[in-house]
Amino acid sequence: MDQIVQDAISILRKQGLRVTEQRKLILQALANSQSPWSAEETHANLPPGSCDLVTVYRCLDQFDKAGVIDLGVRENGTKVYCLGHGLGHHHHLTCRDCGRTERIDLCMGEELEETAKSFGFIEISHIMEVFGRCPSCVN
Amino acid sequence: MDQIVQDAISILRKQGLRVTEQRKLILQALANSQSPWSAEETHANLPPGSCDLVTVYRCLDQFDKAGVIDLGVRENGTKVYCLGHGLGHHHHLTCRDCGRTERIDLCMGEELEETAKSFGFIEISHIMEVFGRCPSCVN
DNA sequence: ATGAGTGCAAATAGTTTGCAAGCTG
DNA sequence: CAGCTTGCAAACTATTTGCACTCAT
Repeated sequence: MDQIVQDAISILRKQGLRVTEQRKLILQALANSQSPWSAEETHANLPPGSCDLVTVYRCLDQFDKAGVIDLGVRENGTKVYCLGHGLGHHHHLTCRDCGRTERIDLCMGEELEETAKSFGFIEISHIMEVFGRCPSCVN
Repeated sequence: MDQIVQDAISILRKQGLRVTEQRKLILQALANSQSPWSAEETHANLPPGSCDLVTVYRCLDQFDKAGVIDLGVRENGTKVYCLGHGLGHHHHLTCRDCGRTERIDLCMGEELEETAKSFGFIEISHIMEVFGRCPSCVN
């Protein structure tokens, strides 16, 4: 099991959430992924029959609330999640055609937080996704 | 009819798209809005019986592709659209609880474009949405 | 007049909810 | 052993598609 999965698990425990076989599998699947995955994609990458799709939805939602995974959205509105790759907060560049993704380290989180606070808002979060057509799909 | 709607209409014409009564109404509704609207919300703000919801979906999609409106996404994945308020590209800060929105002028579009191009990607677009809880909802 | 655009009905995709049974702490 | 968690079925929401008819150009 990856270190990052271990870390995620202890955070869950600290928050009083229970650690089940399914949750470990889901976290490990995300840890193996090269790109953010939707609930369906995560489910497809779990050992067959090991966990119901509904459970994946519920767990991803809780993991997000617990702060152990990051939430993103595709251009079509599908929610996607990723375990920080052990590299903290970041964003992705996704190919519209083939779905290939690249990490992007640009982020204006701090400026956003400041601006939002100047409006009196609290509990700030943000979603940023970049889309384009990758070299292999340009043909 | 607002100037910004007139402008949008001529862009549509230039692209060979047809200008129908429904399209004018949809554009005017968005021009009146203070915040980005989903297809359902846009439809709800049209004169009763003037346009089918399906048509709203189709038009918003085309307007986005034609570049006359901007696409955003809510935290739950719902797509929202806005007519630039005559002020060009910008983003929004949305209250999770009451839906209130504020304009945010921060944007790193150019840096994103550059980074994406360095990966060989073209036709870059991005979605950025900021969420929080507004002062009135903090109680 | 011709093909883009529309309305209506029906299909989809993604996600959420209810409830009884199972497992973790 | 209490109650968080899961699985299964069913409901839901947002969005898309098929098709015949209408209207802008």
